[in-house]
Formats: sequence, C-alpha cells, structure tokens
Amino acid sequence: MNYHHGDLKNTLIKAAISLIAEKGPNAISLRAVAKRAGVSHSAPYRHFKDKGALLMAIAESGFNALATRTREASQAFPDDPTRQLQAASIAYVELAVENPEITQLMFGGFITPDECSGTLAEASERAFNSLLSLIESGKAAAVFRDEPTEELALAAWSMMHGLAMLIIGGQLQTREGDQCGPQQISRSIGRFLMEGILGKNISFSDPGHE
Amino acid sequence: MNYHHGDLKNTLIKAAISLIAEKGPNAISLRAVAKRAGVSHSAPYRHFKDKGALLMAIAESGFNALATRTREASQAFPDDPTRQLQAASIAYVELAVENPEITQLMFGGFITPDECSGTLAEASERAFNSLLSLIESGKAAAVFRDEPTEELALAAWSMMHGLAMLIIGGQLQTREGDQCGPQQISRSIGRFLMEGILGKNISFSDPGHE
DNA sequence: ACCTGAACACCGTTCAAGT
DNA sequence: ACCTGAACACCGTTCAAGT
Repeated sequence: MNYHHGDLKNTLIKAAISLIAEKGPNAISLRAVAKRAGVSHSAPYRHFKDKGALLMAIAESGFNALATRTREASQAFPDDPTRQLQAASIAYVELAVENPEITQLMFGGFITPDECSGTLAEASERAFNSLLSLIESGKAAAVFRDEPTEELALAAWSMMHGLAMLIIGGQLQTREGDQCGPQQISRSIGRFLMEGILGKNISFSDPGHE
Repeated sequence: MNYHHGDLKNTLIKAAISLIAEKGPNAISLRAVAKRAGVSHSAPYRHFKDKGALLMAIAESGFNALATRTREASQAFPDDPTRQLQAASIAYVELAVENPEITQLMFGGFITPDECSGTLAEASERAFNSLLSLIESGKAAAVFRDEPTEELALAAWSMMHGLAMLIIGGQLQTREGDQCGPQQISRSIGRFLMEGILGKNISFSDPGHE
C-alpha cells in the first residue's frame, strides 16, 4: 500500500473526531479509527503511544479552539468588560453545545491526569488566563467588584461551564423548551452572574465556618 | 454453585460501584463486575438487559442521593432561603467531589438519552423541583429577586454544577491550592451568585439580540 | 522510517444446556 | 427461575516481518 500522504497522524485525528461525533467518546475504538483512516489497526501506534494519547491530542485541540473562540468573541467589545465577559460566555457555551462529544471528552473524565501531556494543561491555562485578564481590566475600570480576581473568574467560568454541561447532558431538555438556544439561556443566566439573585434591599452576610 | 443470596441484582450494583470508584467509569467491564460478584460473566443478563442498564441503575441511585443530601442540607435552615441555598450548594459540590467517578457517570455522557428509564429522569426532576421550591419561597419572602424561578434556579444549579465538574476534572488543581476544600470554594463562589460580580454603582443592561 | 498481519488477552452479548 | 460455559465478533496492544 501507499505511504499515506506523509501525515497519517493528522488523518487519524480527523477520523477520530468524526467517529466521536457519530458514536460518542466512549464508544470509539482505535481499530475503527484506523479503518476509517485506511490503515491497519496497528499503524496508529507509530504516531500515538496509546489510544489515550490520541484522545488527549483531540482534547488539546478542543481546549485551543475554546481559548481562541472566547478570546475572539471578547475582542469584539473593546473597553466594555461586561460585554466582553458576556460575549466570551456565550461563545463558550455555544462551542461546547456545537461539539458536545468533544466537550465531554475534554471534561467528562475520559482523560486521566496521569500524563496530562503538559501542552494540554498549557492550552487550558491559556483560556483561563485570558479570562483572568478580562476580569482584571474590568476591576481596574471599577466595573467589576474589588474582589480576588481568581474568585470572580471562577464564578463566571463555573456558571457557564455548568450550563454547558447540563445542556449537553440533556438535563435541561424538559425544563427549558426548544425555543431558546444556548445564546438566550446563557444571556439570561449571565444577568444573575452580573447582578446576583438577591433582591435589591437584601445584603448577603456569609455565615462562614459557623 | 449456590444461588447467591437471592438478590444478585444488588450485589452486582455494589460490585460495579466499587469497581467504578477504583478504575473510573469508562474502564469498567461487565465481566469484571460479574467476577467480583462471584458469578459467571453471563449471569448479569438475568437482571440487567445491558451493560448500560447497570450503569443507569447506578446513576439513578446517584441522583437520588443528590436529591436527598441537598434537601436535608437545606432543611437545616428553616425560614432562611439564602442559607438554605448555600447549604444545598455546598452539599451538592461536596457529594460530587466525594464520588467523582459516579458524578462523571451521571453527567459525563456515558448514558445516552435513548432509554433514560423514566425513573432516572424522575430522580433528577425531584432534585430540581426542591431547588425550585426553595427559590420560590425565597421570592415570596422578597429575599430573591422577582425574576422567573426557572432562570434563578438554573443560574444557581449551573454555577455549582460547573464548579463541581471543574474540581472533579482536575481543572482547578494548579489554580486553587489544596488548602481550600469544596466547602470553601463553593462558599466564596456562592457570594457572587448572591450579589453578582458587578461593582455597586454599575447596572447591567443586557444588549439583547444586538 | 513506516506499515502489515498474526497473535494474545480481554471485552459485550447470545444461547443451548444444566439444576 | 436462575445460573453456567461455549461461542461469536469485537477490542487494545505487541512484535516479528515486510518495503
């Protein structure tokens, strides 16, 4: 047989992505990926140490896409931190909902932290750092509260990540009608991230450790 | 061999839970579960249609535990909706972090919505309904804002669910030190759910659909 | 350097057969 | 009614062998 283009590695990744999109991340088999790529079942081992290494490469590209999309979305609103955050939030949820299986691969526990490959953690770090600087500039402009940046960022990240995972997991199917997509939901939820859920005259005192 | 107590079904579930806790939800094999339960590899098929049916039974018990724990936690603070919500939030995140693999089984996309077994959706529904009534009573007491109950509840659920999934997924390992456990994190995050992240003099105008 | 094919131990599922 | 054991098609991984 011919030597397959030169980069079987990339062909395998693309074949794996299409298979994951079809059958879910847990139903994927390395042999099926190889067959779709047009090579024998042992050929992938020249390019990936493991089945897990292939999955990690795909997850890594997913984190990169997430970092790129959210950064681009926020850049559409210079000097407006709240809209930057809103745009990044919507982009995050949208991308996750558009690629549910890959998002599950990234966050669903398929990848053990054994050998997180450095570059994967790096990509994830990059996405979080851009969120941190977004919050930071908002604090400097006195738009966001003067609280620890990591906490503010984690609150925002948690809410949008949770929303995305719930949508993907099908947990909202009966509760929210089909009429409102991820944009609408993340927008309506995002209001409460901005302003909180407490009534205007209520102030929140944290009871702390009892 | 002897006829195995009478309820192999329950023995299988317990064996599966212990195996999932050891090796993760994707690495579980029905044959290994049967072996740990002390029966042949085909015995489980008398009690579960599928490998998936076993996993669904486990996920269902997980949803029931979540519903029970959050309800009990909130009942510790009668007539104080904010502390009820805070207690339920902490309980949610704690239970998830205590059983990471089962939580991933419940929410990570291992269960296809093909045959969600009714009873599973019911258990999930029950947990959400207690959150709804919690929010509702808080609105009646003018503690929470007069906004759609479903939206307020989804905001709270999303934030705590996202936090739990990020912790479980190992995404916060380098960012938050080990010194603060799930209680502390969900408490600090919960403040922003209550009060929002905007500065006191900023009001949030949703630009809507452009 | 890159790929193949046989081989091994494992898996999910089914089904005739045993008690 | 409940369980076993053989059987089938599949899987991940390895390794000698081919070009």
